[in-house]
Amino acid sequence: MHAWAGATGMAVSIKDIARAAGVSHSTVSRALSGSSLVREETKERIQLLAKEMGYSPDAQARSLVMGRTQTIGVVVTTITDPFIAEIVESIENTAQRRGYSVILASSQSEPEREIAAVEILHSKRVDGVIVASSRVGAYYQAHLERLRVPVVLVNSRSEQRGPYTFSVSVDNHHGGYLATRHLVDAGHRRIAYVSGAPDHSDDLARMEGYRQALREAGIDADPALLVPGTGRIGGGERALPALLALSDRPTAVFCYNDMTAIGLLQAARKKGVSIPSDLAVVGFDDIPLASFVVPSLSTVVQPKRRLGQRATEMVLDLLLGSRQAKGTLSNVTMQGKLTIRESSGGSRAQ
Amino acid sequence: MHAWAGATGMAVSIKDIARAAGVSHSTVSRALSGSSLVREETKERIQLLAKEMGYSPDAQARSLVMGRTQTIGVVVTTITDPFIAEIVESIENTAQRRGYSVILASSQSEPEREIAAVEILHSKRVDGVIVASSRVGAYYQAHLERLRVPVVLVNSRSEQRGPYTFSVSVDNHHGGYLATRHLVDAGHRRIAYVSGAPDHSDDLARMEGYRQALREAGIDADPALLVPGTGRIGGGERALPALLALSDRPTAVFCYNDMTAIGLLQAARKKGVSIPSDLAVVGFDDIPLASFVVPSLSTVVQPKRRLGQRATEMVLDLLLGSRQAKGTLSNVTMQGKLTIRESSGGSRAQ
DNA sequence: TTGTAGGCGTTATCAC
DNA sequence: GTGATAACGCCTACAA
Repeated sequence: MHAWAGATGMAVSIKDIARAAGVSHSTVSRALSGSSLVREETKERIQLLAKEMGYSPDAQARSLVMGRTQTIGVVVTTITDPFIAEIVESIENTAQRRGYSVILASSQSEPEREIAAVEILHSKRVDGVIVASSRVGAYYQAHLERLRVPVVLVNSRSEQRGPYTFSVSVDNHHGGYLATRHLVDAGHRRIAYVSGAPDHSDDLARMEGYRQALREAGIDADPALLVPGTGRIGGGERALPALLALSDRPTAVFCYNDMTAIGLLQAARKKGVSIPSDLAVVGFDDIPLASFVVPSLSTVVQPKRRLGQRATEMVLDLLLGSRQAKGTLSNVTMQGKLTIRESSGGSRAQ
Repeated sequence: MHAWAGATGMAVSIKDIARAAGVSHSTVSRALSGSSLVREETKERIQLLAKEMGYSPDAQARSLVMGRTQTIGVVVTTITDPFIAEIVESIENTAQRRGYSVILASSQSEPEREIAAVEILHSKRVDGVIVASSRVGAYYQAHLERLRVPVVLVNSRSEQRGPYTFSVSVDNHHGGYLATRHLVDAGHRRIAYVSGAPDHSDDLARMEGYRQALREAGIDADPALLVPGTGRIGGGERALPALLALSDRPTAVFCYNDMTAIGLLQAARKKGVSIPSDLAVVGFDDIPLASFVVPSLSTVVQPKRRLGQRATEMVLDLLLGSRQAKGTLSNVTMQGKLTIRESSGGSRAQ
């Protein structure tokens, strides 16, 4: 059986050092924080002693008096989603760089766990919260606001934006436009859209971008070319037969996201539909899988790292009351860019 | 400009409730912790009041007196690795279930960041630490031990195991055996092994399993069939030509991990080498990519969720001084299992 | 059953 | 320059 020191247990404290150095604990505190109100000599002596004794300041105690924990909470549906993982990585990196730690909570999209997570983060007195969850319900949102700390949503849609909630997300409209425009430029006229989860604002925005690209090219939007998906692989798999069943088949398809596109690719392989010659495919997100799949997937790249970084900076700026962070910047949107790979390679207009 | 409450700032405290209820703060404390030393009536009154006032206990303050933070630190190289992501997800889940929070720190494998992370976790007074990093250097390890809290390594090799360090990992030897045995059973006699990073103990164990399977089948291990890799995709890409250059070509290959195997698959596609008919391929890990790649990859499945869960339970058991956790259980190893997909499909012995 | 007092490890405000 | 002393929010003897 080991004798763990215990979290706050037997660690050496400022008082221990004071005793060893023959000074008061306040002098030690000052010396360790580099205050100029301590004689240079004693300061050095104390600092050396602290190192020797293996002193590590107790962040709990410090937070208690300082009123800040130097910690931000990150709530995600699942860290298993490579898309979210990259955002979280980026959040953790920039937080770390600015001296903040990250408490991670995954909700699995279960409402009880969402609010439980918020409860915990509240108790831990995080200085701010970043939420990466596709949809943020009103109840969830209300709980977040009650924290009274800055909350930033990343690529999430809140059903009801409140005064304490900010967000950063990709420009879905622009992304949808880019993808479709690319297909138009390649000579396609019959371009389908496979949507994501129903009544999702991201989905609507991407579709709106798709529509605009068609409009600019003078192509009539045929409602028959809009087929429903789920945002997951199965949705793409089921979308293919739906497309093939159309009397006037499309020659290209833009999918709500990469998983949808990959599902479609798999179905195509089984049915013997050749990509891109029979059907050009473009996705959205640029998950790692996109470049490994065969044929590799053209897609709209989300600036995941920048999304995470920006969200973190936003929380910290809000925290420190920076001028920038006020009012107007409540919703930042970033541009994605198109990456052309094999699934839409080659031009139609030879 | 918003007026954030601040982490520990303006929150309602036990004293506020006491004042509102006309009792002392200790009574409130007792009532809220469900103590039986409070009259049922006042207890209920206080609990109601607390809810109304939006009270949330300050975990910092509580930790300070209790000596435990109900928090564990998780250090990873990168959360971007899907393998690690799944382990972390599992850690977070089981920790959450047992009332613990998770502080996440990613080190990017940079030594300074590794020790910086440990420093932070120490300051935050985490109750335990889980490390998921391929190799744990002696210096890093020394820092970990200094925490004097339970440390559990997941699928990591420590250069120098100390009294405060425990580990849970997959049975690499068994996995290597399973993979190779499968190829042997399919009729292969010339089976190559593409290794991972040099002098990595996991690698050696997997290769040892490979050797045993060959031995049992009465096949001489030809050193020419051992080709070096890197554990990453490039290593697999470079391994293929090396295999093809051999005078007596192998008909099957077992790769240190999936990324290596996938690199090999990609190279094969470019060279026109047909998988599995020209060369059967088996990987290790079962990363998500493995089932999406074409042809899909046969592999040894690591029980990622169980690894994470077990590691967490180990930390918590050690913390609570459970009998199980003592001495002998310092290194738990779990069995993986083989999943056969297309890359090794079909039998050679018809 | 309830209140009072002390302390957890810091920082901060006074005096000296 | 330095040392008492008082917070921060909570728990827990010890008293009443």
